Amino acid sequence: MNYWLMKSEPDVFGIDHLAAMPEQTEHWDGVRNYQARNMMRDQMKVGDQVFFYHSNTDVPGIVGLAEVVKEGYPDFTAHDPDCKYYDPKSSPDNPRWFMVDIKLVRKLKRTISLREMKDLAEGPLEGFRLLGKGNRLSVMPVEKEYWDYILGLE
DNA sequence: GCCAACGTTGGC
DNA sequence: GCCAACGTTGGC
Repeated sequence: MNYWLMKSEPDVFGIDHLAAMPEQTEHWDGVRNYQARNMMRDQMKVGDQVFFYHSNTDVPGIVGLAEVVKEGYPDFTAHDPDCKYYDPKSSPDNPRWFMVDIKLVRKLKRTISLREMKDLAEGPLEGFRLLGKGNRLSVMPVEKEYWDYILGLE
Protein backbone atom coordinates (compact mmCIF):
# COMPACT_ATOMS: atom_id res chain seq x y z
CA MET A 1 0.00 0.00 0.00
CA ASN A 2 1.20 3.47 -0.87
CA TYR A 3 0.48 6.91 0.51
CA TRP A 4 -0.20 10.12 -1.38
CA LEU A 5 -1.04 13.76 -0.98
CA MET A 6 -3.49 15.48 -3.29
CA LYS A 7 -4.03 19.21 -3.42
CA SER A 8 -7.28 20.96 -4.12
CA GLU A 9 -8.58 24.45 -3.69
CA PRO A 10 -11.44 24.40 -1.19
CA ASP A 11 -13.38 26.97 -3.21
CA VAL A 12 -13.26 24.68 -6.23
CA PHE A 13 -13.48 21.22 -4.67
CA GLY A 14 -12.80 20.90 -0.96
CA ILE A 15 -13.15 18.15 1.59
CA ASP A 16 -16.78 19.10 2.21
CA HIS A 17 -17.55 18.73 -1.47
CA LEU A 18 -16.12 15.23 -1.35
CA ALA A 19 -18.15 14.48 1.78
CA ALA A 20 -21.32 15.56 -0.03
CA MET A 21 -20.81 13.34 -3.07
CA PRO A 22 -22.74 10.10 -3.53
CA GLU A 23 -20.72 7.36 -1.79
CA GLN A 24 -18.45 10.24 -0.73
CA THR A 25 -16.54 9.41 -3.89
CA GLU A 26 -15.38 11.57 -6.78
CA HIS A 27 -13.07 11.38 -9.75
CA TRP A 28 -9.97 13.55 -9.54
CA ASP A 29 -10.22 15.42 -12.82
CA GLY A 30 -8.33 18.38 -14.20
CA VAL A 31 -4.75 17.36 -13.49
CA ARG A 32 -2.71 18.64 -16.44
CA ASN A 33 0.81 17.93 -15.30
CA TYR A 34 2.73 14.96 -16.61
CA GLN A 35 4.41 13.94 -13.38
CA ALA A 36 1.11 13.96 -11.54
CA ARG A 37 -0.57 12.16 -14.41
CA ASN A 38 2.03 9.42 -14.43
CA MET A 39 1.48 8.77 -10.76
CA MET A 40 -2.27 8.52 -11.17
CA ARG A 41 -2.03 6.41 -14.31
CA ASP A 42 0.71 4.04 -13.21
CA GLN A 43 1.22 3.97 -9.49
CA MET A 44 -1.93 4.68 -7.53
CA LYS A 45 -3.69 1.47 -6.55
CA VAL A 46 -7.05 0.67 -4.99
CA GLY A 47 -6.67 0.95 -1.25
CA ASP A 48 -3.84 3.48 -1.32
CA GLN A 49 -4.32 6.20 1.28
CA VAL A 50 -4.48 9.89 0.49
CA PHE A 51 -3.96 13.09 2.43
CA PHE A 52 -6.52 15.62 1.20
CA TYR A 53 -4.79 19.01 1.15
CA HIS A 54 -6.36 22.44 0.83
CA SER A 55 -4.26 24.90 -1.17
CA ASN A 56 -4.74 28.55 -2.02
CA THR A 57 -6.72 29.31 1.09
CA ASP A 58 -6.39 31.09 4.44
CA VAL A 59 -4.84 28.13 6.21
CA PRO A 60 -3.36 25.73 3.70
CA GLY A 61 -2.96 22.24 5.10
CA ILE A 62 -4.15 18.67 5.36
CA VAL A 63 -7.83 18.45 6.20
CA GLY A 64 -8.82 14.85 5.63
CA LEU A 65 -8.06 11.30 4.60
CA ALA A 66 -9.25 9.54 1.48
CA GLU A 67 -8.51 6.33 -0.34
CA VAL A 68 -8.18 5.30 -3.94
CA VAL A 69 -11.24 3.32 -5.07
CA LYS A 70 -10.63 3.29 -8.83
CA GLU A 71 -7.30 3.15 -10.57
CA GLY A 72 -6.11 5.36 -13.42
CA TYR A 73 -8.49 5.85 -16.33
CA PRO A 74 -8.84 8.58 -18.96
CA ASP A 75 -9.87 12.02 -17.73
CA PHE A 76 -12.90 12.63 -19.91
CA THR A 77 -13.06 16.32 -19.01
CA ALA A 78 -10.19 16.75 -21.49
CA HIS A 79 -12.60 15.81 -24.28
CA ASP A 80 -15.36 18.30 -23.56
CA PRO A 81 -14.80 21.57 -25.45
CA ASP A 82 -17.00 23.38 -22.94
CA CYS A 83 -14.95 22.27 -19.99
CA LYS A 84 -12.18 24.44 -18.63
CA TYR A 85 -9.93 21.39 -18.62
CA TYR A 86 -10.47 20.75 -22.33
CA ASP A 87 -7.35 19.66 -24.19
CA PRO A 88 -7.73 19.20 -27.96
CA LYS A 89 -4.59 17.06 -27.99
CA SER A 90 -6.30 14.40 -25.93
CA SER A 91 -8.95 12.10 -27.36
CA PRO A 92 -10.89 9.04 -26.18
CA ASP A 93 -8.85 6.89 -28.57
CA ASN A 94 -5.58 8.33 -27.43
CA PRO A 95 -6.09 9.89 -24.02
CA ARG A 96 -3.38 12.14 -22.70
CA TRP A 97 -4.71 12.73 -19.18
CA PHE A 98 -5.72 10.29 -16.48
CA MET A 99 -7.46 10.39 -13.14
CA VAL A 100 -8.38 8.15 -10.24
CA ASP A 101 -11.46 8.00 -8.05
CA ILE A 102 -11.08 8.71 -4.37
CA LYS A 103 -13.46 8.13 -1.49
CA LEU A 104 -13.51 10.04 1.76
CA VAL A 105 -12.21 8.07 4.72
CA ARG A 106 -12.72 10.82 7.27
CA LYS A 107 -12.13 14.46 7.92
CA LEU A 108 -9.35 15.23 10.36
CA LYS A 109 -10.35 16.59 13.73
CA ARG A 110 -8.29 19.66 12.90
CA THR A 111 -6.33 21.04 9.99
CA ILE A 112 -2.68 20.11 10.06
CA SER A 113 -1.45 23.32 8.57
CA LEU A 114 1.38 23.85 6.15
CA ARG A 115 2.77 26.31 8.65
CA GLU A 116 2.90 23.67 11.36
CA MET A 117 4.58 21.19 9.05
CA LYS A 118 7.10 23.76 7.88
CA ASP A 119 8.15 24.29 11.46
CA LEU A 120 9.09 20.60 11.52
CA ALA A 121 10.93 20.69 8.21
CA GLU A 122 14.30 20.58 9.89
CA GLY A 123 13.24 17.84 12.25
CA PRO A 124 10.88 14.92 11.80
CA LEU A 125 9.59 16.12 8.44
CA GLU A 126 12.98 16.77 6.89
CA GLY A 127 12.80 15.65 3.29
CA PHE A 128 9.02 15.71 3.02
CA ARG A 129 8.34 16.72 -0.52
CA LEU A 130 5.47 19.07 0.20
CA LEU A 131 7.88 21.30 2.09
CA GLY A 132 10.50 21.38 -0.63
CA LYS A 133 11.23 24.62 -2.37
CA GLY A 134 8.89 25.63 -5.11
CA ASN A 135 6.95 22.42 -5.08
CA ARG A 136 3.86 22.77 -7.22
CA LEU A 137 2.95 19.15 -7.83
CA SER A 138 -0.72 18.59 -7.15
CA VAL A 139 -0.28 14.86 -6.58
CA MET A 140 2.75 13.53 -4.73
CA PRO A 141 3.86 10.42 -2.91
CA VAL A 142 4.20 10.51 0.87
CA GLU A 143 6.66 8.19 2.53
CA LYS A 144 5.14 6.15 5.30
CA GLU A 145 7.33 7.67 7.98
CA TYR A 146 5.95 11.11 7.15
CA TRP A 147 2.42 9.80 6.86
CA ASP A 148 2.58 8.25 10.31
CA TYR A 149 4.23 11.25 11.89
CA ILE A 150 1.77 13.74 10.44
CA LEU A 151 -1.22 11.67 11.49
CA GLY A 152 0.27 11.56 14.94
CA LEU A 153 0.05 15.35 15.10
CA GLU A 154 -3.71 15.25 14.86
C1' DG B 1 18.44 20.91 -28.76
C1' DC B 2 18.56 25.59 -26.84
C1' DC B 3 16.37 29.11 -24.57
C1' DA B 4 13.30 33.19 -24.18
C1' DA B 5 8.61 34.08 -23.50
C1' DC B 6 4.71 32.90 -21.35
C1' DG B 7 1.35 30.68 -18.23
C1' DT B 8 0.21 28.50 -13.87
C1' DT B 9 0.67 27.35 -9.04
C1' DG B 10 0.25 28.64 -4.58
C1' DG B 11 2.12 30.88 -0.34
C1' DC B 12 2.06 35.13 1.69
C1' DG C 1 -2.23 41.48 -5.52
C1' DC C 2 2.57 40.15 -5.67
C1' DC C 3 6.01 37.26 -6.96
C1' DA C 4 9.13 33.07 -6.92
C1' DA C 5 9.32 28.70 -8.90
C1' DC C 6 9.01 26.08 -12.62
C1' DG C 7 6.57 23.62 -16.52
C1' DT C 8 5.36 24.28 -21.40
C1' DT C 9 5.62 26.25 -25.93
C1' DG C 10 7.58 27.58 -30.06
C1' DG C 11 11.09 30.00 -32.92
C1' DC C 12 15.46 29.22 -34.50
